[in-house]
Amino acid sequence: MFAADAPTTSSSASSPIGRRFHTGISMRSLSHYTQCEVHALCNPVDLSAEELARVDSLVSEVRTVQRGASLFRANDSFSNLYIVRSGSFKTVVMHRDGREQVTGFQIPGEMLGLDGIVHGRHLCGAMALERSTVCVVPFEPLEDLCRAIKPMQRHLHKVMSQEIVRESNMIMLLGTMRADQRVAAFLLNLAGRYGSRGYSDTEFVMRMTRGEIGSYLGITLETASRMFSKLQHERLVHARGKQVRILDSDGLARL
Amino acid sequence: MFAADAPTTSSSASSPIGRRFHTGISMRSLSHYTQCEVHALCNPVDLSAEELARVDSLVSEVRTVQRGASLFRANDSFSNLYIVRSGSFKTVVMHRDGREQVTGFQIPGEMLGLDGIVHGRHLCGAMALERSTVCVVPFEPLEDLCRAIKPMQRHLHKVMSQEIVRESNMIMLLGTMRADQRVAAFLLNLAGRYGSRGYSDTEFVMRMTRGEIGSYLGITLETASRMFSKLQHERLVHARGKQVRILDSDGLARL
DNA sequence: CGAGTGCTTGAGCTACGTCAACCATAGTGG
DNA sequence: CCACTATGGTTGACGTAGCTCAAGCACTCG
Repeated sequence: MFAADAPTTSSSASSPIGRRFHTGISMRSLSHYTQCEVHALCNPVDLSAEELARVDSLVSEVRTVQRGASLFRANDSFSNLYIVRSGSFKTVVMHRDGREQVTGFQIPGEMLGLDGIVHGRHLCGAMALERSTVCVVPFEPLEDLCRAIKPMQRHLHKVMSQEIVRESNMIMLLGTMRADQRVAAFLLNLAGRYGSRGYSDTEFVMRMTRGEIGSYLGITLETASRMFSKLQHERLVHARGKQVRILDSDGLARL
Repeated sequence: MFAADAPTTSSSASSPIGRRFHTGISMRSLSHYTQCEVHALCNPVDLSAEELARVDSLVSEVRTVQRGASLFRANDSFSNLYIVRSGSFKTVVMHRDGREQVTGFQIPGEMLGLDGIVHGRHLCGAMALERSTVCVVPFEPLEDLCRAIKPMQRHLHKVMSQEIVRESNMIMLLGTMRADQRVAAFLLNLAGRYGSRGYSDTEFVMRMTRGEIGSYLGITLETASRMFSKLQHERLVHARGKQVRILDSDGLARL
């Protein structure tokens, strides 16, 4: 079950980004207080102190977004990228008939807004699933920086390419997988992303509703719910509401 | 019907890239012979003659790929981007169980290989649907150029963002649309891309098989075939095998 | 001309959607 | 503290869009 298996940024750092416990349960202890900016944009690249400072100074603002509030909406003019510092988001696109589809969920360390670069307008909207904070990265200055610092340029390209890969995986999932496989892939993907960010990769809280999960996975909320029940009966996961524990990740992958 | 509505590159140039007639039928006359390289990479940006020359010199090679042959395969190491000069390609990803899914079709002027940037390996394979030629653009030199020439950098970012948008549209299609809507969207998308490249946007030859179309759209080849028949009965298109004429594009969009 | 490949169409099956009832939890106001 | 409502989740019964399997046709190509 490889679909949607890629975190949105290529920050494969082993040290965590956030300072908040996510589930409150079975967290690795976080030994260092770390500036978010440093990790999200720069961790993957090796920079001099002076270069690091320039990257740091790029982050113009840390913004707080209340639960249910939009960070940006479809058709808003584009000028910033955002990096989730705490909390979580969903991105949604609207069909002309009013139906909307969730196109992604973002957790700390992941990037938002890349879709806006082409036309200078955001094509999806981003809404906070809980009270969240983001680092605001103005795009033009970021481009300037990328012309000056080669590893930074490479990093930005990787982040964008990663997003392309994430979406291909999603296309694969939507094009070929059964409902139970989709839910299993979704859980493994979330687990992997939490894991690589220092949270537990076997137990976490899903901030999104069944409806949002279903929309994301191209199934109805009822089917999503049934699949959670099915996976539970098969002893692959333990799920009560939004709290999930993965019991047999190999089993999930084998579906 | 907005899904998959975006050409892969942001070349919104009104002048055509290729010099070959595509369908042989109802083509606009192509008044200028134009170097492919000039258009595909640079048309959208305003460059000095000297800058243009540097971009031109980037294209190290024009490669010919026979029908059914691979331009690159999944897991090949990544070093070049490619721009289709003539002919057409499909990109495919392989599921671990051996099933493959088509993730895109590329026609002249469109770019291939962006997925390879993240991990330095291609994640999808690219196969020619007919005898085709591509411009080979080595990525590292391209990055160098993008650090030197700001509009070029912006252009590369747009091309990548465009690909992200294209895939989001695909996700929307796969997540929310019925089979007939998918086929309609596919046809309108192809038509638009041919149109913006100077070919006819109402009549063209689909180089891919029903099986490939089905795979791309997340349906079986039988369903794809049935939907072509259905759209034909409804007088929205005229399709005989791979030759298609769009009779009522509004009707297709309204489905 | 025969073989291979792709396309179409039919018949039956099934995974998933739809509709609906019911339960759990959390926030709100008296 | 307890209704009271709103929101989200679960489960069942039933309908259907699209899948599977299968047969036959239409090309292209050696």
